[in-house]
Amino acid sequence: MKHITIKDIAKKLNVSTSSVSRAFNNKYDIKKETRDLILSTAKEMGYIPNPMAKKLTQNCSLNIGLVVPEIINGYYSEVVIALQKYLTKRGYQVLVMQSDENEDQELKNVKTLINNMVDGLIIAPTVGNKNISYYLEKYNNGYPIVFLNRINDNLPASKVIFNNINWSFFATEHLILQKCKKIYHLAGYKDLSVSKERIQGFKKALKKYKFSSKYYKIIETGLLAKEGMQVMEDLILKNDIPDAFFCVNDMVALGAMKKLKDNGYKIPEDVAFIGFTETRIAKLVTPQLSSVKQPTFKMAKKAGEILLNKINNSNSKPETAIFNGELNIRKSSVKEFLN
Amino acid sequence: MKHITIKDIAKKLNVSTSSVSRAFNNKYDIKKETRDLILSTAKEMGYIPNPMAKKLTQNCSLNIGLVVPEIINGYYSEVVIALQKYLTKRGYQVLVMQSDENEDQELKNVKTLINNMVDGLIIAPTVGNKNISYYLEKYNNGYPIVFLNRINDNLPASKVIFNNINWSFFATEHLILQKCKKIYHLAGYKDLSVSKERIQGFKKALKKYKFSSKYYKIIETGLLAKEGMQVMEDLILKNDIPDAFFCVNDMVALGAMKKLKDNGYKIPEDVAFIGFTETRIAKLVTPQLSSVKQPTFKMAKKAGEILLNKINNSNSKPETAIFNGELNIRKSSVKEFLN
DNA sequence: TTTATTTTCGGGAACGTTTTCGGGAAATGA
DNA sequence: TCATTTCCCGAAAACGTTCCCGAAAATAAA
Repeated sequence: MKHITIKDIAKKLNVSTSSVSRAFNNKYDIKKETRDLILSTAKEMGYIPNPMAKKLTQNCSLNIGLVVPEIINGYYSEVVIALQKYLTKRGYQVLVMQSDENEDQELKNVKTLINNMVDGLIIAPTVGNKNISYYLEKYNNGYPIVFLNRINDNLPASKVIFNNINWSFFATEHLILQKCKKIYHLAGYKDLSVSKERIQGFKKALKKYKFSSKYYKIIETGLLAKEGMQVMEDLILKNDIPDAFFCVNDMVALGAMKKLKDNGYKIPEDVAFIGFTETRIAKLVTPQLSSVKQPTFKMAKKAGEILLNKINNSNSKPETAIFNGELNIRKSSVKEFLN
Repeated sequence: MKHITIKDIAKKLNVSTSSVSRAFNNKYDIKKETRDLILSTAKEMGYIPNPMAKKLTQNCSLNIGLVVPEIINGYYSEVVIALQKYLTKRGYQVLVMQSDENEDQELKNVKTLINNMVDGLIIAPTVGNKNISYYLEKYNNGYPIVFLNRINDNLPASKVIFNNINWSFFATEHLILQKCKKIYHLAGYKDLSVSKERIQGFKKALKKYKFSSKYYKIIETGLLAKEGMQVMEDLILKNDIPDAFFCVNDMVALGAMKKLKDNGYKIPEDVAFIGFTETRIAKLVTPQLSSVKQPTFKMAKKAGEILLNKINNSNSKPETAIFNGELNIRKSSVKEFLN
C-alpha cells in the first residue's frame, strides 16, 4: 500500500531521479527513448506524483481562495461552479469559503486562506467596507487578488463588475413604459455598492421621465425574501402600495410578491414587478418574474482569467472588466395589453 | 517580502529548528520559558508555518474531497456549507467538485481528488451505479470514504442516508388522509436509489389504504423543474390529471404545479401537491408547497464526523447513520377544510 | 557526593520533488 | 584527427517542516 515515488522508478530503471523528474516536466534535456521508457514504466508501476512535494519545491500551493457571501444564493453557486471549472482545468484547486454576509467572518476567511498560502484570491465582498483597506494593502504588496461584484468602480485594483447603473436604468424605464405612474424601489442595503448603483440607475430613469418625488420611493430592505415580505407587510398596513416595484434582486421581489398576492393584490394588473440578478425560480412562480439577467459564468471566468494572469506575470496591470446583461421581460411586469 | 521560516527564528534565538518546531507542536519536551520565548518572537517576526512543508512531512494533505451532483441545488449547497464549517474548524480544507449528474464526470472528479491526495472523500453519488464498484474497491483498500445520500442501504461501507421509505410513506399517507382518491407519483430516475426508496414508501402507503392500481401511477421524470413541467404537459394533453401528486423533490413539484396553474387548475382544490427535500422556495410560491424536510446540516456533519473518525483511526468499523425528517404541511396539500 | 532519573535540547535524516551545475558522450565542423 | 558544440544525464542541494536519537543539563534518589 506504500506510495510509489520518483525514487522507486529511478532505482528500477537505473537512472537518476533527476531524469525521472525531467521526463515528467521538461520536454528538453532528455532523450526521447528514455523519456518514453520512464513514462511507461511509471504508468505501469502506478506512479502518482506527490503534489505536496511538488508544491513545496515550487513554493506555490496551486490553490485559489474564493470568498463569497453565501453559497446557497443561486448567483454565487454559479460563481463557484464557473470558477471551479475554469481553474481546475488549469491545475488549480478552489477553496471556497462563505462569509454569511458578515464582515468579520469574511476577514477571518481571507486570513485563513492567506495562511494556507493560496496563490491568489477572488473576493466577492459582503456588505460593508471595513475590510477593503486590509485587502487593498495586500493587493498593493503584490498579492494576487481579484474583486468580483459588489465593489466600487473606482477601487484601484483588479475587479470584475456588472454595469448596475445602466441595467437598473433599463429595468426602471421598462416599468415606466408600461405606464406605471408610481414606482417603489426595494433597495437592498444602503452601504452595499450594488444597491447604491442600482439606486443611481433607478433615479436616472425617473429623472429622464420627470417623476416628481411624490411618485417614487426608495426603501432599504436587505437581500432576502423574508425581508421583502416584511417591508411589504408594512406597506400594506400603511396602505401605501404603488403600481410597480423594482427590486434589488429576485428573492426580495419574490417575497414581496408573495405577500401582496396573499393580500389579494393582482400581479401585474394591480402591481407590476421586476427583479434583478435573475434566478432559476423566476420562471417557476406565477406570474413569472421579469428580471435582469447577468452573465454570471462569463464574469466569474473573467475573474479567474485576470487572477491567473496576475499570478503568472506578477507585474501585470490592474484590470477592470465591466459586463452587461439582458432584460428578460415576463408576465410580472407587463401591463400594456391589459388595457 | 520573503517568508519567515522556522530557521530564521532558530537563528535569531540561537536555538535549534527542532526546538522551534517543538514549541509549536508538542506540549512536552520543551521548557515553558523557551517555548514562550519562541512563540512570542515568532509572532513578532510575523511567522506563518508553511502548510506545504508540514503536509509533506506528515504525509497528509489536510484536504477532504467532496463530490456532489450539483452545487446550485439548494440541498447540496447546504451540504457544502455544513461540511465546510465542520471540517475547516478541524483544520481541514474542503475541495468541492460537482458531477453535473453525470457518472463519468463524477469518476473523473473522484480520481482528480485522489490524485491530489485528499485525506478522505465524501461522495454524494449521482444517478447510476457504474462507479460504485470502483469506490468500493478503494474503500476496501482502506481509503476513507463516506457516502452521503442516494446510496443503497445495504452497501457495505460507511454512509449517511435519509429514511426515504418512511417519509415518503408519511407524505403519501397525508395525501390519502386529505381524501385524495387518485394519486400520481413523479418519481425522479428509475435507477436512482432515493427514487426507488420513495417509490417503496409510496406503494406501502397505497397498500395500507388498499388503493387499486387504477388509482395511482408512478411516472419517471428526472429531478428538474423543467422535467416536471414536461411530464405535466403530457398528462394535460392526455387529460389524465389525478387529484394529487407526490413528487420526488420540490423542483419537480414546482414545475408541475406551474404548468397546471397555467392551465387553469386550482391547487389544492383540484389537485393537491406535496414535494420532498424541502427547499427555501417552498414558502415563496402560491400556494405554499408542502414538503418533507431533511436534516441536511446534521446529516452532512455526521458524514464529516464519520470520515474524520476513519482518518484518525484507520481500523474503525463501517458506520451507517439513518436520519429522519419532518413533514411540513402547507396549503398545497390541504383539502379538508375546503369541503 | 555519587548515581540514577528526568527534562530539555541540538544534530541530522527524512518527506518527494525540482533544479543547478558540471561532466561525459555523441555529433558536428574544419 | 582534433576542437567545438550539442545533447544527456547524474550528483547533490534545496524547499520548510517533523521526528528520531543521543547528549547535556537539571533534578531526584542513594
